[in-house]
Amino acid sequence: MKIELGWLLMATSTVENYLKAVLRQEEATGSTTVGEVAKELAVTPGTVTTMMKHLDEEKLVDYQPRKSLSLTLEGRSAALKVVRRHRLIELFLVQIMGLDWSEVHEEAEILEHVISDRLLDRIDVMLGEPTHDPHGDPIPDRDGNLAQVEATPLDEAEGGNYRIVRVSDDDSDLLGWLDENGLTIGEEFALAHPNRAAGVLEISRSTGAKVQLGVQAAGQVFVEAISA
Amino acid sequence: MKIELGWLLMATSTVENYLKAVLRQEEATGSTTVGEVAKELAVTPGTVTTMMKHLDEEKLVDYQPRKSLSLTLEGRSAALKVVRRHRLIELFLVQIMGLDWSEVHEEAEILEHVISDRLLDRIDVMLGEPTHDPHGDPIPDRDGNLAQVEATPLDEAEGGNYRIVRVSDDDSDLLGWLDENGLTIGEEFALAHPNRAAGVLEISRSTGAKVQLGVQAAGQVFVEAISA
DNA sequence: AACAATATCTTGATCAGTCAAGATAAAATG
DNA sequence: CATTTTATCTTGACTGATCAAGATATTGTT
Ligand SMILES: [Mn+2]
Ligand SMILES: [Mn+2]
Ligand SMILES: [Mn+2]
Ligand SMILES: [Mn+2]
Repeated sequence: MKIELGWLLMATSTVENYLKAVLRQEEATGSTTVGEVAKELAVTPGTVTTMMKHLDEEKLVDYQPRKSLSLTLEGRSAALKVVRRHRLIELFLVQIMGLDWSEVHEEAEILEHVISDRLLDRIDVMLGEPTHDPHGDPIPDRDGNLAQVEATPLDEAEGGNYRIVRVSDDDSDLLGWLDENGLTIGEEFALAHPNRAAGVLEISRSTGAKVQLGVQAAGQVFVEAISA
Repeated sequence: MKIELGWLLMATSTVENYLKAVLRQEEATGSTTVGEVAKELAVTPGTVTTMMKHLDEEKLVDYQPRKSLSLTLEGRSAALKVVRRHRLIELFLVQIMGLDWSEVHEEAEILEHVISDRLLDRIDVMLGEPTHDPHGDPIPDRDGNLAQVEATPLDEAEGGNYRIVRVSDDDSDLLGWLDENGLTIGEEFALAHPNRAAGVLEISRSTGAKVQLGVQAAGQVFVEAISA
C-alpha cells in the first residue's frame, strides 16, 4: 500500500517533454497524432502510445487510441509552464549571461526541467517580466496566458517591406548565419519580388546590403509587413 | 555490436553523485566505505556495492570488495569537476541571482549535473574566477587543484578570538539562523571559555551582542584564531 | 577459539523509459 | 468493395537505478 502523493504535482522531465511536444503541435496545426509526437521526440510510435496511455490516466491528455489525442486543460497548463521556463531561461542566457541566441536553445531544453520556482522568479524579475524570448516567441505569463504571434513565414511573403518578428529557435546554424547578416528580431528589410522558380529570396537592408536566402531557411523566419 | 563511445566522457548524474560522496569522505576522513557512501546518499549498502563494481570497471574507483574503496586519479578528477560546478553555481546564485546562502545548496545539487561547460565558464568569468563558495568552501580550479581550508570546528575551540572561515552548507536552518545573527564568513567574535557540561557556547560580537549556540550547531561552524 | 554483532554482498524483483518487430486497424486506391 | 499502404498498438526485452531480504565475511568479545 504505497501512498501516491504527487504524481500530478511532480511531472518527470520526460513527461514534460511529451506535453510540450503535444502543445507545440496543437499550436502549430490545431491537433496532433502519435506519429507526429514520435517524430518530434525521436522515439518510436509504440513508445508514444505507451506514454499517452499513462498521461491519459493522469488526466494530462485526452487520448482515444487511433481516434484522437489532445491536451487536457491541466496538461496544457503544465505544458505552458514548461514553455514559460524555457523561454525565460533562453532570454536570461542571452541577456544576462551573454550567450548567443544560437546557443541557448539546447541549454534551455535541459534547464527548463530543473530550475526551481524561486530561481525562475528571480530570473523573471531580473528581466523585467519580459513578454518575448530571444527568438521572438511569446512567453506565457504566470497564469498560463500565451499571446499569439501572427506573422508570415518569409517564404510565403510577397515583395514588399517587412520586419522580422520571430525566428525558429532550433536551428543553431541558421541563427548564427542570420546574426552574422544582421537579421535579428525587429530588423527591417525590403523583399524583392520572389522568384519562386529559383528557390531563392533576395532581401535589401536600408544600409544597402543585399542578402539571398533559400526558401528552406526563409520558412523559418517570420515577418510582419510594414509601411515604409 | 554497439559502439561504446563515451562512457568515461559521459558520467550520468547518479554516477557523479557517487563520486562526489566518495571524494567528500576521503577529504573528511582519509578514506571511505560502502556503508558510509550508502548513508550519505541514502541508499542501501547493496546498491552501493553494485555501483562500485561498475565504477571500478570504468576505472573511476579502486574497489576491492570488503577490503578497500578509493577514487582513482580519474575518478578524483571527475569528482572535483562536479564540486567545482557545485560551488561556482552556489556563488553565482548568491552573488548574481541574489538568493540566500541558505537556499542555494539544494539548487546547486541539481544544476551541477546539467550546466554546460560554456555556461559554467561564463559564470566563472562573471564572478572573477573566485576561490571560495558562499560557505567558505574552496572552489577547485580548472585543473582540479583544491585548496586546503584548515580551520577548527567551533565546538573544539578554546576561549579566545576567532574569525568564521567556513560553514557546513547542507543545513539550511542553521544557515538561516547564522545569517540572522550576523554570523557570516569573515565575521569575527570572541568565544567565552566553553562550559562543556552545559553543551552551550557563548559568543560576543564587537557590537556587544552576545549569542549562544549548542555544540551540535557549533560543530558545523569552522573558525580560525585571530590576534585581536 | 567460539560466538555474537556488524558490515558487506548477492539475488530476485520493481520502475520508468525505451526499442524491435509482429499484429491490427484505418485510410487510400483502383 | 477488395486490396494495398500507412498509422498505430501490443508484446517481449533491455538498461540504469534501486530495494528487500537472505547469505557471507569480518571484527570484536568473552
Ligand atoms: Mn528554444
Ligand atoms: Mn526561443
Ligand atoms: Mn553545497
Ligand atoms: Mn557550499
